[in-house]
Amino acid sequence: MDNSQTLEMATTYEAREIEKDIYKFWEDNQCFKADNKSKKEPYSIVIPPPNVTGVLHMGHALDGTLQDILTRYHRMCGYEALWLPGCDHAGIATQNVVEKHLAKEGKTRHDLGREEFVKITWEWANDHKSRILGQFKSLGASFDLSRARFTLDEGCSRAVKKVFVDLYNKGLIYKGAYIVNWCPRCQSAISDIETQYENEDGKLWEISYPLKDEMGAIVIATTRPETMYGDVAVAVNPNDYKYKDLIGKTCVLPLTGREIPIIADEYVDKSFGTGALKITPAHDPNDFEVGRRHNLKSIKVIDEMGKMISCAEVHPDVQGLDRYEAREKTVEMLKAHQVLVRITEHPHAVGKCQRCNTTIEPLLSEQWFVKMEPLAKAAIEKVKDGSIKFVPSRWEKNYLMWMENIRDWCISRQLWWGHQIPAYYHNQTGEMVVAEENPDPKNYTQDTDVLDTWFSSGLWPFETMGWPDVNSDDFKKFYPTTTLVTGFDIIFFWVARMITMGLEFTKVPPFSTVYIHGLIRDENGQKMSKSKGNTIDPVEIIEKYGCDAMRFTLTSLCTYGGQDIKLSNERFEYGRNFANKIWNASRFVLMNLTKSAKDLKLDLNNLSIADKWILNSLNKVVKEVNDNIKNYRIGEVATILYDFFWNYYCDWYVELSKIEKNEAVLTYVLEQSLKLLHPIMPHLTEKIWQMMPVEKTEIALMKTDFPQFREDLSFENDAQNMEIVFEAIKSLRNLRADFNIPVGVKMDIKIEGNKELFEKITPYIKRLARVENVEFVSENANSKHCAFCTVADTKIIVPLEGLIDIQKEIERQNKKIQKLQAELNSLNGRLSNEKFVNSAPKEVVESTKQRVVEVEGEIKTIDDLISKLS
RNA sequence: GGGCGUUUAGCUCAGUUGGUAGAGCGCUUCCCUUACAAGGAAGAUGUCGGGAGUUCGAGCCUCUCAACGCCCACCA
Repeated sequence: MDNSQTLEMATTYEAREIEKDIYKFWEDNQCFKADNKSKKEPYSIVIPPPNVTGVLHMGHALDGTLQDILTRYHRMCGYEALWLPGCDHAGIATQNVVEKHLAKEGKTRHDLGREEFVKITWEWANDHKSRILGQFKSLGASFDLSRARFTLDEGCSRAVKKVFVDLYNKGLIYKGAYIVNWCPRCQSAISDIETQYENEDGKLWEISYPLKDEMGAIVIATTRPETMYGDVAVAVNPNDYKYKDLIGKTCVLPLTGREIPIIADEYVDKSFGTGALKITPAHDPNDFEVGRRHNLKSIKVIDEMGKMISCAEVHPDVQGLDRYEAREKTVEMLKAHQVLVRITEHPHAVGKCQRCNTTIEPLLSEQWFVKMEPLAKAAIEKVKDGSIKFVPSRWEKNYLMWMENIRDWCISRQLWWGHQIPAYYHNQTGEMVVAEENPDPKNYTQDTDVLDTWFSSGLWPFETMGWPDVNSDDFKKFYPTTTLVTGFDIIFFWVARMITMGLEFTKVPPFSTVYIHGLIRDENGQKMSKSKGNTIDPVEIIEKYGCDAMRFTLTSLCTYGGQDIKLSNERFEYGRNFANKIWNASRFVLMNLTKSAKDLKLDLNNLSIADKWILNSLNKVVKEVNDNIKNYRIGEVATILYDFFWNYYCDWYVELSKIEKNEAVLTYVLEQSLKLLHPIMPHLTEKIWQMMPVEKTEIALMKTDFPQFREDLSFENDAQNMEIVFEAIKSLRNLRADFNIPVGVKMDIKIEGNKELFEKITPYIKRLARVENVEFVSENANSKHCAFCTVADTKIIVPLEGLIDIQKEIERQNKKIQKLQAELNSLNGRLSNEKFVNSAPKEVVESTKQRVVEVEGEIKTIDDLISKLS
């Protein structure tokens, strides 16, 4: 890197200019490459693979930043750190995108045929793979691209086949006809968790089904009258006296005249609707169950397109109609036949397809399922026994509740894009073989369905490490992974499946910690989405504010509880301003250094109290930062570093260095700060470090050691004395502001009290509070026309002959006394309470007493001075 | 119907074993003091959602009420 520009640093931090070449520098020097032969302890993270056709959004930016912080931190702490990147083939999502594209040309996937469509989608995926990972690179992501994987690549496909076949052979995968959530638009089954329920203003239609061979009728209630053609019974509760006599009788379906029995089943709720329920096993999961219990057949009346089937059971006038048109038409006909008893408004939850928001049609269909209950056992156990820890822990409960009520997972999808199910059917006999390879391609045809995307994502932590080759170097070195970082929205979809599959196939948890962060929302707390137009584009933010600024802002907003983050553009000013501050402080230091790297060694025998104070503060910060990262309090880390760098280093130490500077300390603290900040703000810190004249044993800051607490840099006593300096300075500045004394006017002060200490610290006070002369005076010095402040046990007297308003100064001091008095009252209140003295910890009682003495002293000092003033 | 979360300064939010409250932005006053106006100095603002309880002491623990949000659940 070019060091010649040190003295030409711009006065404002131009993020784009500064950040642009750094990533390439790291890549060129293989800084992100993880070595599976290393002796170092491993630390590994697998990325939650973004959808291959997706675009980087703020959620990725947050998730990626956190993973990068953890990776960079552990790398600097001496671990062999691997952050493994990759993409998800995202079955439905990607297929939808490509089909939409085709639709623009007026084509459907069927026009192309499966083979051609898959080929096109592969091209599409390959084009986009580099785009999304490239966008992650613009975040500064220190992942190892040489290990980038794709859920549909050869290795993953091998893993998927093996897992499928194994589970099948163990009896944990089965095929059968069940009610599934069918998306008529995607033309596929989807799983229960891909179905999202939305409240809609529906209607409840009450329809009279006449009894056969006698007068009377039974009135049922339904929200979907079009399904009545598929009714095979009417069910009532066996304890419902209203219908007692009807059980076992037969009623007649209006419009079509088909006869169906009236049965009794506990499932029916007497109090809902009319208490009589029509049973349509082919189009309702509960009815399906009732049907099974009573050995009823199923009549499918709606097809996979969401249209009414042309069959004997469906009224000819609605055959071929869309399900909603059929609903209207059916209602119309029922009205005409005078069997529509009542229509009431009925808001209810309707299932929607997660991907396209189309209303789900529950449909009887032949699908593949994973039997989850046996698999869930270990997954529950390993979380309960702490082998897998959620941070924050409350998500554990959420996970366990879901796992303990797990239902079988429908894994087949009627799509073309994905892992084709490794089941083969004999062309003549139809005999089915489940195997990793087609036993005889001439005579066997592969199942046309593909697997749910989450099936392969569920194997992600080990399929990317070489599994099923358990002897591969990566698998041995980096599996199981250490931390998984993700949002709570995919705990069920992804985290739960990875744990389940990981335990089943590798016998160990795929990671030990699941770090769950909040979701990014807009400034009104709404989910960001392109359709709402409320998204904030990370790429634009990076352009405008800089990558490190964005990372810093996002990090600072990550609270320990993992609250959702409300974002607006302006919030990134926080990070930008901080980046600018770091830049300028560094600029100052670099401009003022006269010594060369060799001479910038810390000499602990040659330190002023200011040096000791900053080193002591830094040391404390180092400890806090390490502790907080280890405990996933990453937002806290940002706050601590911001506070230290700005309010300690810049506001005081750098200012003090203008009077008297210790270049070694100035440089040391800056370098350490850069290291501490590096995981959060990698570009800026790397750039500055490259320009610093410090001895470098590594090519990059990112490869150096992370700061650790040093016993020899603790200087608590000197640090406290320095705090007194700051207090004195603040008091004098305060006084200046209160009396409108211009900064240009130098003050003379008199000091009464601890002479030794104040002689030591006077030079600092003189400079930073713009004091000309300091005179030490004895007790009871004349203080007419003086303003004053008190610091510790010492009075600072400022003679302001003719300048001050005595009355105003008295008021000012009285205000201080009021504050002190309030505190004193509270302290005394506690101390006079016997119970407090007896039951509170000794230290607390002791420090309370001590504080009383201090406060009393201060009040007395001020009182004395007031009495002299008046 | 269950479960979870939130309610603290005008706004957005911190606040880890309970010891009378903090940040950023905004606001007021002053300052372009040669690192930084994306800056510096000083300042104002809070019965910590309501109520009750435990405790010497509660923003923090318990109970309860209220508002908002999220997740799960088969009410046709």
